[in-house]
Amino acid sequence: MSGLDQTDLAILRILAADATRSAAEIGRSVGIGQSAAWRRIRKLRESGILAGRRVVVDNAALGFGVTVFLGVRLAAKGRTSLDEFERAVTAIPEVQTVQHVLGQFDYRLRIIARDISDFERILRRRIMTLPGVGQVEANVMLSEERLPGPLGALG
Amino acid sequence: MSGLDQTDLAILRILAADATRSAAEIGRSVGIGQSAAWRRIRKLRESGILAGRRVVVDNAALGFGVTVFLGVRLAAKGRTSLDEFERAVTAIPEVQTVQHVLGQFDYRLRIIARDISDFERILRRRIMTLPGVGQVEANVMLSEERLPGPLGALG
DNA sequence: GTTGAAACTCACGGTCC
DNA sequence: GGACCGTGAGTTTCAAC
Repeated sequence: MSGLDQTDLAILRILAADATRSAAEIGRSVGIGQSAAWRRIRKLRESGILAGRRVVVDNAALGFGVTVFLGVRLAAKGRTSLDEFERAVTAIPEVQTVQHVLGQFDYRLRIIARDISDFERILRRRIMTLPGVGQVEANVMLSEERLPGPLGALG
Repeated sequence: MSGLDQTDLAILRILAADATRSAAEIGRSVGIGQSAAWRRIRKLRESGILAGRRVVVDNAALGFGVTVFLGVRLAAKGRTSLDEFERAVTAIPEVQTVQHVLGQFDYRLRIIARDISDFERILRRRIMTLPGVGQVEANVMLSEERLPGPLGALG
């Protein structure tokens, strides 16, 4: 029970699609005034539902054209080995995301490389030398599509 | 060969962490004026490196506390079966990201659910009934950490 | 809950060094 | 490249309904 009405959901959908829209414009789209729209946006921010704004950086435009997803299974699991692995993996600059997961693997990593041979270097020198690394599985990304997600499932 | 200097990289790092910072504020942080900082930001936008602004929506605050990563292998692969699968999977509201990948799986999905039993419903009713689905592997996310990525690897 | 209007800040452009 | 200075637009707050 988040206490959100249809207007709040409509505002969230608009902002999720394009964060540059102004409060006045959003208000017009959902049928309320600029001030009312702004207050709702502030409330969404204060409630933690809107958890910040980020720019989208095009890694390919920066010369990093290869994205690889890596499933990592640790050889030995323990409290210390998880901490140790996380500390070491977050220090690798090519690692963009670290996800601690449950299932066949213990961690999922999103890795950015300039090209495939650059990725091989990262895998051999950086990843395979991490403390406690066991089985590793790689998937090279061809394309990615983001969808509205839960905002589409609500209302 | 992007023609970026240290100041551009510093601006990118600041914006990647928090897109609400103003040009004047950023300029102060990197040692240039408001107008110069703004001109650099516009250039980064025009060159495609800054590819948009997004709000971060906290799914847990919306009542969707479970995130699952799903590797999907298609039973039969062909141009039509890829198109057909993508069309069907993007229509599922709980699917937040669709990644076409190369490797053990053909697709990686990021799925948002209210809880584990909600995820089971999505898996049985929505995912397993998709056209051409073969092997499926799930990983439940415990925690996620985003890192600077390539911005940390440059300069 | 709403509107309307202040005051302030910012984005954006022009101009000159 | 850089700083400096306008202008119009957007944000944020406040008073009133």
